Amino acid sequence: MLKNVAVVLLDNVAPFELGVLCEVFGTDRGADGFPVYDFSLCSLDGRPVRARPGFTITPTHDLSALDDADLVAVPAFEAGAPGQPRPASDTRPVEPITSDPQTSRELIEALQRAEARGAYVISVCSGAFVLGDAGLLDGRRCTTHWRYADALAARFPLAKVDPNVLYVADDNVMTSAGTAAGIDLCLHLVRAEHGSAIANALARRMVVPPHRSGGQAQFVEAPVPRTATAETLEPLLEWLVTTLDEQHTVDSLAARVHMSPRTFARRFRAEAGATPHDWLTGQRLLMARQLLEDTDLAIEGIATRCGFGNAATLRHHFSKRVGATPQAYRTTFRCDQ
DNA sequence: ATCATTTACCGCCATG
DNA sequence: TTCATGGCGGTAAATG
Repeated sequence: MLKNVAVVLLDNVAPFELGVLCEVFGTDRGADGFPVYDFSLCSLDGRPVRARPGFTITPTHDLSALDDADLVAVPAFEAGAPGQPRPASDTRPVEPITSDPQTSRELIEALQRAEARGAYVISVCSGAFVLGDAGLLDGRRCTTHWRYADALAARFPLAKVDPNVLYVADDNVMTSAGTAAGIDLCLHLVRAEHGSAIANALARRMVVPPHRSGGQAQFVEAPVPRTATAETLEPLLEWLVTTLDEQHTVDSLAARVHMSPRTFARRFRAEAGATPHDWLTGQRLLMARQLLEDTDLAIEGIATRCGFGNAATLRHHFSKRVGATPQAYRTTFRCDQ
């Protein structure tokens, strides 16, 4: 059970990324039925650190708090002197800093202990470099902000860096892309720990989209109208989520929007960030999770309602993407009213 | 778990 | 020339 959350604070911490962690895990919404966490902000020695824009943050703990944590989160730390914005004319590659003396031996060992005992260890943006310094990315799939992806791969050759996803969950080690993708990762975690209902409610509270899957591209190219009759697939997507129980094929969808299947598939990927079938499966699984939590429908019935031909197909995709069987998921998250 | 069949995906390339 | 299009075929994945 996720209860104790510790955030690592180093100098030059990026406030937005830190803020995401504070918002999700450090805000007490217990009065509204949300989970409440023991939340600690941990600097190396317990003394204040300077945030990237130059202001000072007073931590609540030192590194020793990491040893009690179920979740250790590392926000981003950016290069440059605090309070010195990077001039637009500076086109040199961005260098995240996380190496000595910031990433101390004590921090590295604390992260390793956390990972070893099965605690979640997550990073936002360039926080991935700290995880890398601790050796936690070796042999693992991971990601970071697209600007740092090359640098991360170069610095940690054993890490399998995927530069084009929002976040990656590899066992208990999770990494996310730039800034806002940290929200998606946190919601993913909340969803895994507490279920869809709470994750969706939290997303609503934070006024962000309830679910962006980790595999979604960091870039979703905006459809720039080149002709006067510019089309967007948005209406199609809206219609699709209301007809998930029906059978949809690339051909039928292409016909619906008057495109060739090839062009449709290409446009879909560019706009939605996933292939048509992948996207559909993702939406169907979201619906399945909801039904598993909210109803007592048999798995077979849920499969039918969500557009999976049969229960076997639902189980197949559910296990693969959610990491649990539908039945186990229901047992964990079905509200006992 | 395994298999045969269908479907989806994507690189390639010709077309307008 | 550049660009979106869309047909083709090999391969991967989904389906039942």
